[in-house]
Amino acid sequence: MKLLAVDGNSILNRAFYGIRLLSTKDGRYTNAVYGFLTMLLKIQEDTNPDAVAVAFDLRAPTFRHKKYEGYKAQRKGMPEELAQQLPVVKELLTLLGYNLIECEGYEADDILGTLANACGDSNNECVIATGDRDSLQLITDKVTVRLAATKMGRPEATIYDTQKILEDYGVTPIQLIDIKAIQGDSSDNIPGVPGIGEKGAKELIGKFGNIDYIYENIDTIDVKDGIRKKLIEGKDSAYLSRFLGEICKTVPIETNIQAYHIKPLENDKAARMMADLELFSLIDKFNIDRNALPTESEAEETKELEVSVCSDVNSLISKLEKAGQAVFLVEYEDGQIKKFAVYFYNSVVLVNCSEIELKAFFENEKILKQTHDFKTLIRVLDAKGIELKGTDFDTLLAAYLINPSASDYNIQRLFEEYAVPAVKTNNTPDDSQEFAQNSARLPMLIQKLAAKTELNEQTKLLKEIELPLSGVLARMENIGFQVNAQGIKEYGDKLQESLEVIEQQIYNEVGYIFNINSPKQLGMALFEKLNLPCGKKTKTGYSTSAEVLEELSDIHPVVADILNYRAMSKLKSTFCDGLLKVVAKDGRIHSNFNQTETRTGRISSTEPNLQNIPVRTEMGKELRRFFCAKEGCMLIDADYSQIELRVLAHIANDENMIEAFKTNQDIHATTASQVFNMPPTMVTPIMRSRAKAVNFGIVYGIGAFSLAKDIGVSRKQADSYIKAYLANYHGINAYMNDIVKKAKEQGYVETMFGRRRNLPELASSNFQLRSFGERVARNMPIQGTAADIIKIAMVRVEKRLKEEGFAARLILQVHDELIVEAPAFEAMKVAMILQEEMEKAVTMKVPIVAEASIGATWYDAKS
DNA sequence: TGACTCACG
DNA sequence: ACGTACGTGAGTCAG
Repeated sequence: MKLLAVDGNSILNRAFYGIRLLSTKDGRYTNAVYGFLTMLLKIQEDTNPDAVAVAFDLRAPTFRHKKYEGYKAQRKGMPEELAQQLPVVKELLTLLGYNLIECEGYEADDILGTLANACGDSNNECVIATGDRDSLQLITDKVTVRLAATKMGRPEATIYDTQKILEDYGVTPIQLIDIKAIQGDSSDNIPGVPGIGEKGAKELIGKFGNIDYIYENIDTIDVKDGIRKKLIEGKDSAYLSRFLGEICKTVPIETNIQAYHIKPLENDKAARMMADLELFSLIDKFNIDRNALPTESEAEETKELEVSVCSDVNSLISKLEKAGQAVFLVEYEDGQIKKFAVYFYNSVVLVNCSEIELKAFFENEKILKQTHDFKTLIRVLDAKGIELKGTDFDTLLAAYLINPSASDYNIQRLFEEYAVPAVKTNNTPDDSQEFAQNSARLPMLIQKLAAKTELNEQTKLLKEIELPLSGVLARMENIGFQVNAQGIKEYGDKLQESLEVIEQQIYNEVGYIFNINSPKQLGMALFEKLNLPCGKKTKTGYSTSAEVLEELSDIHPVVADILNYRAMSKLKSTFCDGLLKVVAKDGRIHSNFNQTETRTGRISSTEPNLQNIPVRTEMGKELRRFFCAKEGCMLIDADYSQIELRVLAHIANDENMIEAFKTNQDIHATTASQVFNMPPTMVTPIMRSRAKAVNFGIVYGIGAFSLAKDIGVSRKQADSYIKAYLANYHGINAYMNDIVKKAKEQGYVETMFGRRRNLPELASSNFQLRSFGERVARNMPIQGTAADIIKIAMVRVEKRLKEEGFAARLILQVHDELIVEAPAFEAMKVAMILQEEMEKAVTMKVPIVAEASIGATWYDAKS
């Protein structure tokens, strides 16, 4: 016999926070209900239990049983949106035939503990499903824990047994209680032994087994004296913590597993309740007969879908070619296509072929292809020398253009967001059911997204910029950027040496040893031990940011050392160590360029981020010497000059600024002469740099306070600069007012090319939030248009290089900068092409200027 | 996991 | 009177 024991509160919690708020038409929240039941079903499918018990907390008004006053008292109550779903879940579970267990004064994990214990005694198996690691202590040979988590909005579970605990924690499950007794747990208000944390606790229990042994032999055990002292002082606390942390196994409940067999479901009631909650997909998932439902909801009934399997590519291709179109979905594993399904005439064809067999399909440009996420597919195909042709629609990119603020564009979420009804599949292989269903739902998602894209007038943006760009990015990722790993290693070692010296010096100057990387400990050292004046405070304590420290560098010599330490430690850990970790076997770094991440339309770079490699300090810039062209090649680096200000001049149609760019003036100097009202020849470097800060501020949506802080003048001064600026650039002044007004009217802002960002913040009654919305309204069209422009340039550069037969390849984009790797003999021509395509990417009221230079390393190629 | 800090445009 | 500039990603600490 196998019992599934579910921690109802914990799973409900996971479901609630893992799934975005859903509600019925009349506003009742259902996301936790939906999530809970789908998770439960999944768990049942995976574990196939004979009986199921679902436990819930039931806290008595007064603690009769549990432990000491104040225990868990600080734990926050659940939010209203979740609380109202709790009774609904309980009711539905009952209708579905599940056994609920609640016991006054006990929490769900105590009930689980009791059940698990009972299973062990009666030689039955028990699977615990929970999201709470506390239950791991219950694991035995008979008891496993299925720990639920939500990743990317989709449920994911880890199975823990004795072996897994040993691997993860290095102890037996029962010893977890003793680890916690020492470590404590702030969320449960368990104190532990003060001063000993996770690492120390694990080590102690791993070495000595339990706290009883430790305290019986406290004088003789082999530990550092500091630890021994902490242990002695924390003895009472440790034992109290162990008592608090140990799950109770004697809750007065039925312990005969037979009692928890699932009862027959109350079909009609369950059907009506789920229909009332508008959770129609659950009706089918739980095999509930819909006959009880009123006829109008029959429209919601899901249609059954034909699924077939095919391994004859040629016949498939000829069918698709006749159709002129293919809607398909791909799943990958280790950089290979694992599953491939095409939707065809109201049926799904699971195609059983390798990439190479499918080559003829992918390279057939007469078949217009529609899918979710071309970039990943292009990467896989490109690696095998296959060129994807006929790309027509990408739901990932379309969904991003419609709303770039979403946190993810997972296809399941899109189905929900765009109300694509679920489908049922017949005789589908088990492991492909969801995949087949997704493929079947894709056409309707495409249709809805295409209609919305058209309505938003974003079709050109999608098909002429984003879609071609996804190919460019895929190839950039595959090509990568060659690095001199040995060089980075040696540079890192040098940093390490200096770091150790300076570290000692800091300890000497402060007078004791502490962790310089800990802002908290550093704050103590500077502001309490050395009594330096603390400038700013953060929520959690003193601020130790560079900004604050720079103020103090004259007062105490240690401050300069700390700033130095910080700079070097950043270089060492983020850049040297970080980059070395991701150098591929081919000696190159293959960053990931995310096309659907930013709210302004920029691309982002991760694993590693190649868009924030140091350049502002000489020491940091050295790193760029290790980014190099491969043997026989050169790097060509081209960047736009003042692209955002040029875009601003154009969008705002500001005569003054347009004139300045047309006559190729130094824009910051010109601004200075206007703001300070004096001839250009009288502008000093300080005035120019202040004007430069004003120009930046304008682009960001400006505030006098921040400007003052940035350039170190009084707020009044800063305010007068802004006033003078706007008085001179009246086009910009008008734009800044108009765009906010327009944004409030239409609820969004957009770029020159129709990229849009919704701004619900503008309707907020919260001043802070609304002000933020206003700044974003001013900034996004500028930053976003600049992003559009370089994207256009990227597509054109790649196309041109290919058409003209160059071996040169784009390898990196850094917002206003493109880097190409090319055989040395191509370098001059490529530099010309880069500059030309970047400058010609768009025609505006001001010239767009780009400058290219050539070098063997990134350092050298940067003009 | 969130807060802090800091690298870039 | 509010709180104090736009957009990112990564490493580290600590609860």
